Amino acid sequence: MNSQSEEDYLKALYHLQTESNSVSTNSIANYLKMKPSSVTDMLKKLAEKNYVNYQKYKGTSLSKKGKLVALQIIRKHRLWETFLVEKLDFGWGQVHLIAEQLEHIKSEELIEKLDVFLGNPKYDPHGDPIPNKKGRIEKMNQKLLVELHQNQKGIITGVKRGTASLLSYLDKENIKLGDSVKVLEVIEFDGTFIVEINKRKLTFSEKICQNLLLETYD
Amino acid sequence: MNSQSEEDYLKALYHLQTESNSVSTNSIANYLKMKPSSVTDMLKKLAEKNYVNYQKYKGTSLSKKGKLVALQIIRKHRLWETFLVEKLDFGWGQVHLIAEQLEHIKSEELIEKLDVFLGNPKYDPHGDPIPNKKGRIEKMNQKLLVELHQNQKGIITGVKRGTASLLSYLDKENIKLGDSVKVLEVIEFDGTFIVEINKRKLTFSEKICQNLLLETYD
DNA sequence: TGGAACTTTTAGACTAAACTAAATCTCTCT
DNA sequence: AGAGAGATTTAGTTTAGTCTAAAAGTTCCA
Repeated sequence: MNSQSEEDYLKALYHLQTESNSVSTNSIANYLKMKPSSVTDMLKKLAEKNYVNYQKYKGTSLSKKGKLVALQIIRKHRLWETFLVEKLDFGWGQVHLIAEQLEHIKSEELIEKLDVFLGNPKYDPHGDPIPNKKGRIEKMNQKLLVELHQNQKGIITGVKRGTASLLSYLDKENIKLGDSVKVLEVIEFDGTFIVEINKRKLTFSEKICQNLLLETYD
Repeated sequence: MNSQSEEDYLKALYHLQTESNSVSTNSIANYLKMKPSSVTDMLKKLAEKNYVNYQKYKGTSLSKKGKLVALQIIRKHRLWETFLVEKLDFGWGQVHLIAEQLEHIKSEELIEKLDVFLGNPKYDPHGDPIPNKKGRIEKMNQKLLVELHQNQKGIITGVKRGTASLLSYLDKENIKLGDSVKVLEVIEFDGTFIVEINKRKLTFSEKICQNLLLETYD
């Protein structure tokens, strides 16, 4: 079992590591708002447990094992965020801090049942993909609604960052993540889209279309 | 903000304290599976913060302030337990340990929204009352179904401890906490009850009646 | 009423995870 | 090449919460 702190470091590593190159001690310290010396200590400990490849002065990268743990925490984080937004009606600014706490709750079964309860969502409300139990992230094919053309279909996966009010608008219209959308018509003049969702015909302004994320199947 | 450990001690105090008499250091140690010396240390700290009345060698009791904090943790615990059983379909043995973790999540708003989401339940699935936001516990008038007589009514609040399978039976029959029950008839011969729930007529064996908790209004 | 048995507290030590300050390493630029 | 800047590590300290061992207090009964 890993401590909360260890989990935070692994998650930070995951978010900071682009492709296969390694991450500097300073950048981790900066990301986690800690002193570099504290980071060094923890990296040694994580290296000891084979979660990271750490070489003095040379940077750090996640091992396979560490990456899997990181992905499982991210899975929990995103499932809880989905729960908070979808079921408890939270806005966005708020969910991150709470999910940051919830992601450390220890129980395999809890997270599997939560997943089922939420309908096995593939994306969280920000449109970020939710890794599966084994840490696999499905290759996603996400587009903004504005990028679709007539007769294309997609599934609503989220909205762009910082557009909380769009989410509440959707909520008011009874539109949820996972709903199917078909583009019936695009009005060239003002960029308005006429779409069909749940057998209802709806009109979306250009601005909405620029912020609504869909998963498309080509 | 209180630490997880502080919260555990306050909760223990609440559970151990019968009426107004004080609790011994040893009994707390025993309850929390810790050494008495550790308990003494923490009690001093809690006394410093005015959560408890502590006198060397004389026992400890919760202050008004400490009791309120304890009740708020118990509120969280019971709401989460309700969530786990009602929404995530957990059995009983499992929920306590998970709720023990969830009860320490810090967010007023989370717990209020959870309360709303669950329909402001007054009892958790064990039939224990859920304190309100201000720490008030409604005086309860709980009885077992077997104690009711013809034409009496009640609201299902839970089942007795250790009868998880009854909960799943109720679930299968589509009966939920909060449903109204009216006793239509009691068969003297075998103690069977004929009741009405949700406009449906149902027959409950004596054993069921001995384990089903109701809130009655006389 | 005095001492054995039990309870409780004190004193001192340990661990995890943070910190500060100082030492060491690496990199780059002239 | 080497000197300075910046990154990183080391060494030593701190805090919360636990522990063990020993000292001190309380209770109760012969």
